[in-house]
Amino acid sequence: MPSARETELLEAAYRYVLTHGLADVSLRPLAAAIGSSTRVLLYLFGSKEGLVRALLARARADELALLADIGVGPGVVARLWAWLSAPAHRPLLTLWLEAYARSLVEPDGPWAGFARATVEDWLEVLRASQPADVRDTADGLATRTRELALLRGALLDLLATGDEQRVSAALA
Amino acid sequence: MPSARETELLEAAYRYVLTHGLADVSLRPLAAAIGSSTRVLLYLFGSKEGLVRALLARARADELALLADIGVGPGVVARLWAWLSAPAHRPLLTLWLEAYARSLVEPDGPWAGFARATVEDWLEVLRASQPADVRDTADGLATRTRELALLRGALLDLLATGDEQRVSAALA
DNA sequence: GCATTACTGAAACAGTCGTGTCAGTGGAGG
DNA sequence: CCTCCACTGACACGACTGTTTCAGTAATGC
Repeated sequence: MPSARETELLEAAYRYVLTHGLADVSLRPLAAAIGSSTRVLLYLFGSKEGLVRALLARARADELALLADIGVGPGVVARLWAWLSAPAHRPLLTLWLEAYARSLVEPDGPWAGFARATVEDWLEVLRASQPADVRDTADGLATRTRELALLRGALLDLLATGDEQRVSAALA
Repeated sequence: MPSARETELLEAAYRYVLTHGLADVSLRPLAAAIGSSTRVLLYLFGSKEGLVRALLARARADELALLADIGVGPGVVARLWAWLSAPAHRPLLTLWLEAYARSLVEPDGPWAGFARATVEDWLEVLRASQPADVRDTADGLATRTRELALLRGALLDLLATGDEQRVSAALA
C-alpha cells in the first residue's frame, strides 16, 4: 500500500530512468534530479534494490496496460507493431530491452524473471487472438511463437537503426 | 599490434565476461580472477574503457568468424539458427544481447554503434544469400529484414525461456 | 656490460557507492 | 495541548571505483 508521496517519487524516478537507463543508476544523482534525497528514497523503498524492483514493476504495469489496451482478435500483430514502432514509445522500449538483457545476465536480484515474464505475457495475448480451433494445437503454439519473434526482432532492429520504413515494410 | 601477453590476458578476460557479464565488470575482481592485476590491465589497455573496447571487439570477432563460417547461399537462415540455438553458444549470445542493449542506452563510449553494426553485418550475409534477381529489390530488402527479425526475436525468446523445442518448431 | 623495453607489485589518490545514525520537521487525530 | 506518524536534512561509515606514483624485475638488442 504505497503512500501518496511514494507513488509521486516513483513516477518521477520512472521518468528519470526512461532517459538515463536503469543499469547504472545511482541514488544520489537520481535523488537530486527528482528533487528528493537518498534518505527519503531509502526510507520509502527500503533499499536500492527495493527501488529498482518498484521501477521494474512500474515498467511492467505500463506493458500490461498496453496489452490490455490492444485487446485481442484479428490484427493484433499489426496493432502491436503500430504501438512498438511509435517514436514516443522508444525510451520505454529501450528500458524494456535493458531490463530484459539484465535479467538474463543476472538471474538473481530485482531483475529475476523479467524476460521470461514478458515472453509469457505476450504469448498469452497472441494466443487469445487466435481462432479457437487452432489455439490449443501445436501449430497454434508455433504460429504465435513466430509472431512474437517477428515483433521482437523487428523491435531490436528498429531500436538500433531507427529505420522505421524498412522494418515496417518487412512486417507488412 | 597487441603483444603476446596482451592477447593472452584479453582471452582470459573474455572468458571471464562471458560468464560474469560486461555491464558491471570491475577491474580488481576481474584481475584477480584471471591472475593479473589492475596495474597490468591498465598498462596494457590504457584504461578500463580501452579494455571494454577490446573485449567488445573480441566478441565481434567471434561473431564475424561465425558469419564467415556459415557462408552464403540457400539455407542460411536454418544454418544460422542451428548456430544460435546451440547451448554452447548461449553465454556468448547473452553477452551479445547485453552489449546490444547497452549500446542503445549509452550511445557514447566504448559501446557506440555496436547494435547498428551487428544489424548491418547480418543483413549483408542474408543479402549475399539471396538470388541475384531479388537481391537489389525492395522485396529482397524486406525479406532479409524479416528473416533477421525472426532470428533475433527467436533468440530473445530462447535466451529467456530456454524452450528450444517450441522456438525451433516456430522457425521451421 | 649496458641500455632499452616489456611487464609487474604495492600503495595511495580522490571520488562514488549504498547504507546507517541522529536529529529534527509538520500536520492529523485524540 | 499533545502525541503520534509520515517524512526529511546533515553527516559519517566502510567498501569499492578507476587511476596514478614510485619502485622494481627480467629479458632483449647492441
